[in-house]
Amino acid sequence: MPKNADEKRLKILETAKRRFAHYGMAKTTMAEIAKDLSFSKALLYYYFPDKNSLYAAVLEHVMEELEEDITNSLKSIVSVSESIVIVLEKRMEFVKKYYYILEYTVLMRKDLSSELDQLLIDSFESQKEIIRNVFRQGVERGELMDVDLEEISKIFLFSSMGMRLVVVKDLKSSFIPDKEEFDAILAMQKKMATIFIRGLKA
Amino acid sequence: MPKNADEKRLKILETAKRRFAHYGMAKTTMAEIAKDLSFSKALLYYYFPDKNSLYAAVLEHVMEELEEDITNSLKSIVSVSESIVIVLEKRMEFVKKYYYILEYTVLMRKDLSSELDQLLIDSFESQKEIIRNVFRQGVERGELMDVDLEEISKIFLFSSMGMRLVVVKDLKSSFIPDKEEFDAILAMQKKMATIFIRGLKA
DNA sequence: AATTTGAATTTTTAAAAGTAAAAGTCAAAT
DNA sequence: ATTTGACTTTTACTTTTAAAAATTCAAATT
Repeated sequence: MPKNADEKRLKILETAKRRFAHYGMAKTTMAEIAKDLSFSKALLYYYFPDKNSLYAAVLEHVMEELEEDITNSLKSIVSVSESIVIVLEKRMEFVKKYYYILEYTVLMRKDLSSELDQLLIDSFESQKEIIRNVFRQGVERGELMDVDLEEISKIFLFSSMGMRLVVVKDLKSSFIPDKEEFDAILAMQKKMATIFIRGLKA
Repeated sequence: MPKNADEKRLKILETAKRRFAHYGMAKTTMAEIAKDLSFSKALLYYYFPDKNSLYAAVLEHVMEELEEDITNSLKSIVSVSESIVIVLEKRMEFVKKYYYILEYTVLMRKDLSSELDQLLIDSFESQKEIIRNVFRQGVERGELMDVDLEEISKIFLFSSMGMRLVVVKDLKSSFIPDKEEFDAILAMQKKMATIFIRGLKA
């Protein structure tokens, strides 16, 4: 019964996600995940080759969820400004919800397996792709001037992600930043986006 | 003879600067600095209370040099774009030259003494002040629209500094990034500045 | 009195060794 | 094909120890 097997795999994924999101990779043990599910530890290894792969699967899952969510929300939107605001807000919403999985992983990038590192790179590319599409539509609609879309979306992404890093860099405690900080960054990102987009107007 | 004493203090400062810029704070010992100067180690402590203060003095010295250099170069410039380009180029020039002292210190901020941390904050404020002046003149000249200067200069600074961090974050080796990387960042910063400033045009 | 130093002391850092916890494996059971 | 308990291997955390570096200071020099 492959269906049952797939279900079990998903259960493990979800339980692991909850643990990882709350405690981070380092502070979550395979034994704990197994206990949450009343599975044996060895069973986790039947479905996932190792802890790193499980974490990678969770990360991938979350990133897909984010991308889907954004893509969905953008369907009904037409202007570039509105679209970008959606992207920024959704991204921040996910960063808040899955802080340890998303942002903390980025910050810890230096000591990540190449598998995870590649996932982060893919995620970055996917975000850039979304931004590029928004800008492309803006250009096609005549709302924005004709620009190098690849370059512009990269610059925009670097700027907005970077703002976050300037603030978060004093990662003294590895604790989750508070709501005020998230909100302050989001406000800055939006303001920056407004000016940036105005600077691209046809 | 206070003049002689001040000279000696300066000599120490300069020698320490060379060592710190090349090897960083951790890999520079007081004994090495003393040996470079053919002074006794104890003499360093006659002029500076401890290693941290010496490092702080060096950092302050470099930051003053940068500010002075920028302020000087801006005297003859009139347009906002040109001014911002000067600021970005000068900043990058100094970052390259004093990598360990400037950027590496920022990256290591988490484990810095409060004295050094305060210096970094001051430096950030000073940079913001310079940017704000550029924008203010642009507004006064009617080149830019009327904006909240404090907010806008902060956002600009966060964006441009942030771009740097997005790239540098994979600080795997604590080695100095190569010229190509510095140049790529500078190019992005300039492009971003161009769009940003266009977005602020009256 | 202000400078300067050699030698002594204290503090940090780094390597080694041991230990406990967690990751990962596997033969046997369902 | 799944699942597990028991077992082995790795990794992460102390503790210990030695060396290196920071810092102090009494005495010497200018």
